[in-house]
Amino acid sequence: MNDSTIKILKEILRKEGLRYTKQRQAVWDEIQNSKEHRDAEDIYMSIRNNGVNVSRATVYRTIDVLVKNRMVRKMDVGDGRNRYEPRLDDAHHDHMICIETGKIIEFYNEELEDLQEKIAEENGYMLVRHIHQLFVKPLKK
Amino acid sequence: MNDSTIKILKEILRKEGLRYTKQRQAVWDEIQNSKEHRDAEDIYMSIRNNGVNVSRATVYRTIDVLVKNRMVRKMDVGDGRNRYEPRLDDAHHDHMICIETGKIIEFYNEELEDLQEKIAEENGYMLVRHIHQLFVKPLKK
DNA sequence: ATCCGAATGAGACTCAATCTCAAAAAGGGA
DNA sequence: TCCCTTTTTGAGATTGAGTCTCATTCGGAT
Repeated sequence: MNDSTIKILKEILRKEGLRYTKQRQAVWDEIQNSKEHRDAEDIYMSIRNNGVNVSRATVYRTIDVLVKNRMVRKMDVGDGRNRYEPRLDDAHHDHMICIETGKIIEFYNEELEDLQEKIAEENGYMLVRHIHQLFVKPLKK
Repeated sequence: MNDSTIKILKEILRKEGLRYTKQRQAVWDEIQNSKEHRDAEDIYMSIRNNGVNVSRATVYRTIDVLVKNRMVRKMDVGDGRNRYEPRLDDAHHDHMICIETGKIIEFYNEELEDLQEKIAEENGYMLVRHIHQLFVKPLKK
């Protein structure tokens, strides 16, 4: 909803040869405004509740563009529904999911990142991306 | 198809209060005999081709029991179909997936395992399990 | 303001996985 | 071995996330 992110979106759409539409803006606003890990249906419903007419197809199509251009991160929590979160000047991080409460905790560990690259290289590969989720439960006090 | 794994399966079924059937044996045989990372449809078709009558429902139901009892590992490669591999006295490992060839490489790194436990604990949690996949591409020579 | 290709939306479709429930099979007891 | 009760099975229906279709609408360059 603020000027600078509107400019960023317009820039990306131009780069991709796509047009700027209110639906695309609405999808980006919706993801960007709440820093949660939300699923597509949730994003779709929120946009409609805000009074913007949009279809599921458009939500999914727009998310793909945003993911491709690194404005949104797509994450698989293992329950069949992908979650999305904004990644505007956001440092990389992985996720820890509490199996008792469902709470999602973000974490980042430099050593872990380096180790992954090292492992890929030792096998003759270059690391492109990774999926890393820790399923945890609270420590007994 | 060998005696010792038949005994193991029977033992697990008894523990779970389930009956021993040729379909359940066939699912376990099929997964256990090929050390590949296979999807449910593939396992289902192979069993039928071996002349054992089985349904998809039974394949999925049996896999659930095997996964729960740590005889089979379920892995999400990110393409919508889960893969399964036997884990009989199999040491834990993670996977590296080549985005150019689709090849799946197994790896294990002690340091990585320790680090994950440490990260969970630093956040007040205990590590239960994890998903870790590296998406890689071949290094240029 | 016009025009044309791109974007949208309603709903059909896909596909893995799950569910339903009548019929078949397991396995304990006599 | 033959019952008998309970579990398991299988064919096909169903679910649900995500994708596709295509007639209609819209963006934006001129």
